[in-house]
Amino acid sequence: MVKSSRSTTVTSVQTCYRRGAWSLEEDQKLMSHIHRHHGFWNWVETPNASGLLRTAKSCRLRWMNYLRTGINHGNFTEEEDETIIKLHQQLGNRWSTIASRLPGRTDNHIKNHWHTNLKKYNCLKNNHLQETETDDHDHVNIVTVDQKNPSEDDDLLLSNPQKSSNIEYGSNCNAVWSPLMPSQPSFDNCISPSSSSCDATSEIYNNENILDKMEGLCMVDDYTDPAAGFLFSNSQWGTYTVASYYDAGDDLSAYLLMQENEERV
DNA sequence: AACTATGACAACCGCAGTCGT
DNA sequence: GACGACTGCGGTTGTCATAGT
Repeated sequence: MVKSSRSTTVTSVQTCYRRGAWSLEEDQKLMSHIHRHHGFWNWVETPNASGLLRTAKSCRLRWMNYLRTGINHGNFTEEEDETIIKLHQQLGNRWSTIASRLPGRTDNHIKNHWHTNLKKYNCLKNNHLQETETDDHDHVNIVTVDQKNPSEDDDLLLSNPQKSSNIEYGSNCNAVWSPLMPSQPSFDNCISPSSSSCDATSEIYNNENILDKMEGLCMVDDYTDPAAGFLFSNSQWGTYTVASYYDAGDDLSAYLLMQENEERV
């Protein structure tokens, strides 16, 4: 009953209200109204009292997310990103609670930022952490080869390497960053087909110098969605060189040559 | 230059919780 | 306790800007 009553109230007069983006004039009306009342306001009365053709909810939302003093409209800093990720792991999608820990940021800003920037990064990071914690690499198929002491199997594969051209077009190795990676990966100097560009992808796979390009402190997962992208940054991660592939249907193993003085991934 | 895809963000909607009657 | 009004929250959609083709 509450719901129907409420929705009736809204819809019965909905056609009178303006929708969409707020104009500068509307912003000024709302701000001057709230300032006139020294910050004390009643959202139901606000539209009429301020001469706005907006719903009370719309006025409140505009004020809380945009016009309110102290709102930080700047880019999120790395520290803020880390805080959001950490709090999200603890609290889940409780955006208002997360926002209360980040002065100047609203729940809506954080929510948008999460969905557009942090979600994908966090998923990949979690996948890796899960694998690290369980030490279950069954599906990872990563093989590192100690050049000084290769096993018999290593010798066999390395003596019969499958070149990159054997990787079917559009397939991809999913690079998962190592624990040694900085908290926020730098995407500078990365080879990345994440734009879903066919050309970018094929450029990597068809490049004869692929072995030179595919360097990085990384793990190579099953090949997955090309959109996952390669995330190699030679300047920060580079320690491994892909020596060969073993491509068996859905299974893609990569042999990595371990350079001297480097720990295994 | 025109068109399309994608990302970023503002705004909307429905629901749940709270409070007063 | 039931009801209605209102507020706040989280999910979703719409819109605009920019990059890519």
